[in-house]
Amino acid sequence: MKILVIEDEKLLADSIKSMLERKGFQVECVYDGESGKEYAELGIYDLLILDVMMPKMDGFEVARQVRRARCNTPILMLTARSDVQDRIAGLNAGADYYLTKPFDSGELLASINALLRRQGGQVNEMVFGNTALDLGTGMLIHDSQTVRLSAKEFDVMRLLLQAGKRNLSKSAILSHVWGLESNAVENHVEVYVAILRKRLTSISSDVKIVSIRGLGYHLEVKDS
Amino acid sequence: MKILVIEDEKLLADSIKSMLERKGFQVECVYDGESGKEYAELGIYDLLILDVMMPKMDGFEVARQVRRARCNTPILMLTARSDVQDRIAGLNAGADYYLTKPFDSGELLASINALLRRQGGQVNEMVFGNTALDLGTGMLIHDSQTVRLSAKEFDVMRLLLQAGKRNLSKSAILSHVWGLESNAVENHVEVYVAILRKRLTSISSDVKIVSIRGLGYHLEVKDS
DNA sequence: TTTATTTTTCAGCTTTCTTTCAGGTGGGTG
DNA sequence: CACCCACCTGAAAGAAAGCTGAAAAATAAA
Repeated sequence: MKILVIEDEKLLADSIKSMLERKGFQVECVYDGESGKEYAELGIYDLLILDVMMPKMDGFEVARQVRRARCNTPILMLTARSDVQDRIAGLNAGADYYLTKPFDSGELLASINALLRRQGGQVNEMVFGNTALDLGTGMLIHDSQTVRLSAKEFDVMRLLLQAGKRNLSKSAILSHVWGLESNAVENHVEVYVAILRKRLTSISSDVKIVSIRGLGYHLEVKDS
Repeated sequence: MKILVIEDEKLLADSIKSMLERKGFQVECVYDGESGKEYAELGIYDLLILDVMMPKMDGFEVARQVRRARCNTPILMLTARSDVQDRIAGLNAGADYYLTKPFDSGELLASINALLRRQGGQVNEMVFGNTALDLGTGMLIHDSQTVRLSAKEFDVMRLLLQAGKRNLSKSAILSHVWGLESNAVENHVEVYVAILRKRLTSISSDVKIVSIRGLGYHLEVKDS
């Protein structure tokens, strides 16, 4: 999740950056409107945080130009003035949210989440080791390497991730994935575990599915 | 454009209603949280305006329940208290925007426009990749190449554009385009997706409709 | 009414996923 | 050491899901 901060007060920009980075966002800062617009129009960001008062080009103008360039990235505007006209102007210029300085960092975070949620940005994923399972798309992810899982593969993987280091018996997997009254046999689980192991290797994940004879499966991180 | 106002102060509710109606919106009011939730979950509104302090069920709870019911209608929250914790709670409960009473009617309008704009509401064009859908004429546009879409084609395309990179299940498309109690089947969606793919190719668009078995469809930009 | 356009239906086809099966591997116990 | 049993795995058959072209039905336009 990439965020661009356009703010001429370096101190504030950097504190926003470090706050957001602690929350797991990737953040870049630029310190004037003109270069802000250039960066924003690349269209690679999921959110713009935009100060109103800036040298060269103010926030309203940046927003207008970014929108005119058909860039739909959500914009959160920051202003020192708490003037209503100001807020209206910002929203009409293309902003999606408005915060008045000084703002509470919790509120900034909540607004960001609200904006990203609406974008469909809210990623819902389960993580183990260096690997994640995206619950929206059914993709297994390690850095830039990804594989798409089929429905059954996904179900089994999700159960394993849910259990994590805790042991999961084959019959538990069977009843959760195939249902109680199916005629599925334990070999089904074995087959899917084998497939998932290949998938994990194919994205060079450090997660391995360990089996314990007679007990079941659990996840571990490979020590290398 | 239909808006639902959930607000127990009848006087305020009605003044909002008449103000918005003057601007061309269709507005309905309900005066307590519980029935507000019922109405909202119908999913037929383009925006909810939601008061926090209400009898029976407060605004936070309404928002939470509406979201839990998988209803994505944008929510604009109103509160008398200007407490930061309050705003954060609102946003986390699922609200998209927050206004403190008393608010300026111009600001209300600007926020509504900002929210609807993002929904694809009052803009006349939706864009993805190098391609746009003109909501006024129903034309699919790539530079100078255009095709006119039929009504159903248009509806499906608009939904896909709204979701963008997000996945959209066949049943979701079915219920939005054909309605819940139609006897339409999933093959209808498949047929229209096929038609739209041809349309996209015919104007040499770089947008492709990707299907994920068992999940649904989403848009991607062809990498070439 | 006639004609054109849009929407629905349907059947066959392709692709992908799931299940089945047979043979292989290897740890643990007697 | 030999045997059993649990587990692994590759390949192939079977079953779904999705695609598509064409025709029928419905709707709108002339």
